[in-house]
Amino acid sequence: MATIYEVSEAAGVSLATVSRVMNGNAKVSERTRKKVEDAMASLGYQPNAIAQSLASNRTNSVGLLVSELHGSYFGDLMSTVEQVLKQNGKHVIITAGHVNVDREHEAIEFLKSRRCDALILHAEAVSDDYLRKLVDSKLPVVIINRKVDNLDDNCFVVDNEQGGYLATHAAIKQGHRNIGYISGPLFKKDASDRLAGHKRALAEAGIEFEASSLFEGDFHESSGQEGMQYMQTHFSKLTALVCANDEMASGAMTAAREAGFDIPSQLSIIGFDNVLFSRYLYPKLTTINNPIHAMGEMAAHWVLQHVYNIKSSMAIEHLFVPEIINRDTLGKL
Amino acid sequence: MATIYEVSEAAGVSLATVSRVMNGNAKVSERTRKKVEDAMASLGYQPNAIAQSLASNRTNSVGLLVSELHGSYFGDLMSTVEQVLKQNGKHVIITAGHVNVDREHEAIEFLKSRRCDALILHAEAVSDDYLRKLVDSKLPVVIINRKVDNLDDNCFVVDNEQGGYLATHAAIKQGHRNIGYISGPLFKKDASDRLAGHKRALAEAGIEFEASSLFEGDFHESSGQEGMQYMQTHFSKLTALVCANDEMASGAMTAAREAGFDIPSQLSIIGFDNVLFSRYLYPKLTTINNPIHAMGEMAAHWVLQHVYNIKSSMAIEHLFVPEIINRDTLGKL
DNA sequence: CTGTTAGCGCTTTCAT
DNA sequence: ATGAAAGCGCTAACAG
Repeated sequence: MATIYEVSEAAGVSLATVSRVMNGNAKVSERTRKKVEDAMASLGYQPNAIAQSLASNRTNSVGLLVSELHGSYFGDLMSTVEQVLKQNGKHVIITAGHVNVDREHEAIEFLKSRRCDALILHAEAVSDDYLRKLVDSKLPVVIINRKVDNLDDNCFVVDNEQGGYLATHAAIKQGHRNIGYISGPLFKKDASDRLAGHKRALAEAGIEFEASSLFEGDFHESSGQEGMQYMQTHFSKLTALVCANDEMASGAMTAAREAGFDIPSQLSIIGFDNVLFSRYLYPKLTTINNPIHAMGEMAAHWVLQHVYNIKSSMAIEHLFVPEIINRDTLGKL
Repeated sequence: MATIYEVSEAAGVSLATVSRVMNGNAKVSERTRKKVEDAMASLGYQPNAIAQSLASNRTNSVGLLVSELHGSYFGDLMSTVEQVLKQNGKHVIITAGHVNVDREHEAIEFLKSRRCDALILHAEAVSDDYLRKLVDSKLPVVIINRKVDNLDDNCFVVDNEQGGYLATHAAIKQGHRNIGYISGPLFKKDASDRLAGHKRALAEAGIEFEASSLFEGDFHESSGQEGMQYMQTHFSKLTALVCANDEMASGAMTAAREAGFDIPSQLSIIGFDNVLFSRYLYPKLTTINNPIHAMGEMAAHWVLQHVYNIKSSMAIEHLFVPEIINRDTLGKL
């Protein structure tokens, strides 16, 4: 691997000059630039990013923490962030936290040790205090899908309460009054917010919330199936089932079908997130759009503006509003 | 950010000693080790991975190139690779090539510039020659899902021809003889191999391959729909349709349903890959297992063994055999 | 416009 | 077992 030194020798200039043409900032005469470029080409020179980072204290890479490396939701997030950052010559270092305090902690330490210029975090397990300390440390941090007090400028969230409201409201508008609800793990803020929205829609329509109408799932497909089974024995009067995410909705659909329900004529189902596969389901799932794509884009632009001084026309918004995606699983009662 | 120098001062030892306790290789007396560790703890010292890499010429990170950052297939691959590598203290730098020569090229250059200790590539666009040169450059490289001549030791592939054979063979065993086929882009090796397997199964059963039974898709959902529409006008006698991946199978199912076919009583459909969502489809998709998980695991172990000298009990295999996953979309004729 | 010269934070001989 | 010192490849003042 050729070094900058060999290039400078081959071109008959100093190290500094080679560095200058690489970085294109300072003025270099056309002739010397040409000489250097030729030398680089003939040596197959490729800058050592590690050395550049150490010397410049800049890595041109931003760390991205997601909960999992698979799944539509995170796939969408990773994809979006990488795309806008790469367009601007920045690179993304992705790591997974697996919704586990220690592993999230470790992942963040890893990203810090790689001296990322900024961090984009979808952190579910670490504490608010930890995040506040992180931000205080002067490392630019943006937090996705989680609102942390006193960190409003760094947080990008979807209005989960409103999303939960929209889902149940849509069912009510179709005449449903006995509505089951499969929530996510309620210690998670997004899960409890969505449930709160569900309750608000119920209250607004004068429908009493019955404890037996709620099944607490874990956001995975299987708990959607379990939830549906639960409903049949504990809340069998339901005519509509709203699920706190699409995976659980899919599981519920399977279980419902196995139990002989036709969807939506005998049972309506509504999901949340609008992940890619929700439109492949049969019937196509009616769901709430979770603008993860928009949030990822926004997070990336925030970093571009705040860290790299790359201005874009995009105005920074922190709260994203969900909307209902009407497809085929919600029917009139 | 504290440096090793500050730690050495606080502990009253030399830089070298601090380095030794960090790396735990050379002998350090219990007392000095303790002093150093205390100093580290009280300073909140965190090694600078960039500097370590520059000095040691080792980054402890392996580069992973995938085609896309979203989708079940790549999600599975990224997840698996990251998991086994992280278990061994190595980190993964993920980047996307988008099935485009220039972008794959650029992505690989990026990984090289970050001085990854090894590369795991799911490269679809770059040439065989390019890959051979890469391997010749002494950078440890493993290639997933692509067989390159003279690089057998570095390639991990599934037997696509056999997979294609299995799918069609299964349909034939159920009595089907008019079998449509939606292929992937035929310039891709995996797509043409799968088609070859299809033809072999046909030939073995004495069924002539009709050109009109083939629709060349692009592996995306929409081309599955288009393929199904094509079949209705050009190969309407089909009773079974085999698709070269699950996304296209899903699209075909949607189109078939819209055209009024019941699956599988009126039309059987078989997919390929067995991605996660294939079991969420209704009816659940009969498909061919693509052992991407096993391949990712194997690739990671190869790196562990060859690059980091971490031996594992896992024997290195290069060819993976697919198998049929019987679910609900293939019916008897 | 170009060259000289310190480092960046750490590893790694080579001594002791 | 520990320390001194020479880099790793590059950037960034500072001169000129």
